[in-house]
Amino acid sequence: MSIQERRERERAERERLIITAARELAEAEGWEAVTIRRLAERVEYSQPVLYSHFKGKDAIMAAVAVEGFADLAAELRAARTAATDPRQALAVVSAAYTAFAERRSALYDAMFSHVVDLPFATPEAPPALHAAFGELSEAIRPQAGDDDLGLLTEVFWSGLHGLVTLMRGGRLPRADHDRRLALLISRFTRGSA
Amino acid sequence: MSIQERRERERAERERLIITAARELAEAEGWEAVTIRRLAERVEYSQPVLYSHFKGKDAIMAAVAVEGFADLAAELRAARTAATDPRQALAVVSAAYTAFAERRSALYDAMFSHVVDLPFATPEAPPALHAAFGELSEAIRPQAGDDDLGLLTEVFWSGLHGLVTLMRGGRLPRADHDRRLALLISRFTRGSA
DNA sequence: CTCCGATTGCTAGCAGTGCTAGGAACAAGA
DNA sequence: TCTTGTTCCTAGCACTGCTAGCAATCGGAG
Repeated sequence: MSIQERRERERAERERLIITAARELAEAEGWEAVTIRRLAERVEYSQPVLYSHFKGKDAIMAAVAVEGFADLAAELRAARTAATDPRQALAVVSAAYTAFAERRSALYDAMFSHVVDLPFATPEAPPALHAAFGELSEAIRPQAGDDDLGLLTEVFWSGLHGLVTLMRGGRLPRADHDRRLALLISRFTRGSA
Repeated sequence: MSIQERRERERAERERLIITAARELAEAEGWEAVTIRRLAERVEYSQPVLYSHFKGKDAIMAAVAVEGFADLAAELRAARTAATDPRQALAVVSAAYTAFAERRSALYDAMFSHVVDLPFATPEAPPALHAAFGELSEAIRPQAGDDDLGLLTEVFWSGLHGLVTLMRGGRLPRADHDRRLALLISRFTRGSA
């Protein structure tokens, strides 16, 4: 029993090593620089070993993404619980979201732009994803009024996502980001609170 | 003179042929299926010929994108001018935008997700891009109130872009799209008009 | 302590990618 | 007719994701 347990533990460790290496490499040089060969070299194993852990490169990105959801949820939660009134809570949570997307852009891409074979708007989605979504929901709940909260969260989330992706893609000038964010929030807080 | 003119004309024709082939192939099988080899085979020239027209694959995608902006601007304009009142105009323009992104998803990706070396929020941006942005601006102008129109357009555009990209990436359930769109519009029309 | 069998991880390779160097063939002007 | 310049192709480089098949290692049985 103990031997097999040790092997499984080592295997799990190595899996984490791969995921961490992928994330670090992606954050340093972007996802196009993350190749199986470079990852294998980095964790000091041959390429086929990586394929015994993950079905392919997409699966590695998905694993990195799942880690990212936990990070995002934590940062959103910290922002929300530090706020005093609901209006400010929405502002700081939104700021935390866009800051996360900017600061950890490769991670954000893995979560929201690249991988597709990850369940999202279903109960099978990773718990961390539900947690992050829940933080957004709580932040915007006071502004819901008669609107469906889940739907409103999705729409506001879309707004944040659109802002950061268009800005990061060079479609929107970076300078006006704060003004745009404030404008988005003002349109979602009118006539409530 | 005439010989050189003929050559330039033929060259321009061939360039259009390449762009069209790239767009058709992308719309049929997605951009990852568009390779220089397949394009070369399709236009019945060798690969280096394509490189004499475009610096690389990204440049081909950029050319396809520029074509796409013209199409999008035309569809938005048709929707806006067909509307009767401002409130409905914003609704039909928004619907036209998301329908375009859905129906011509590969083209939309080239325009808003992939290429970066294309100027956007500057005067050097392609005229068709300004035209499309202007249509959105006109549609939302009646809802601007005291807000800066350009900034508001960018924010509303971000909302639309977020909705379609998250939905197309499987992050939002397709079924509720119309309700989400209506909700977005309602948040941008309160207290005006 | 020895030997067998299964697991592990390697080398080598396939088919494909974007892109380019070099030369052949053709067309235009002297 | 010969030279010059352009056009375009063949062949190849360095790389990608991924896999087949073999060598070595290690755990358990006798």
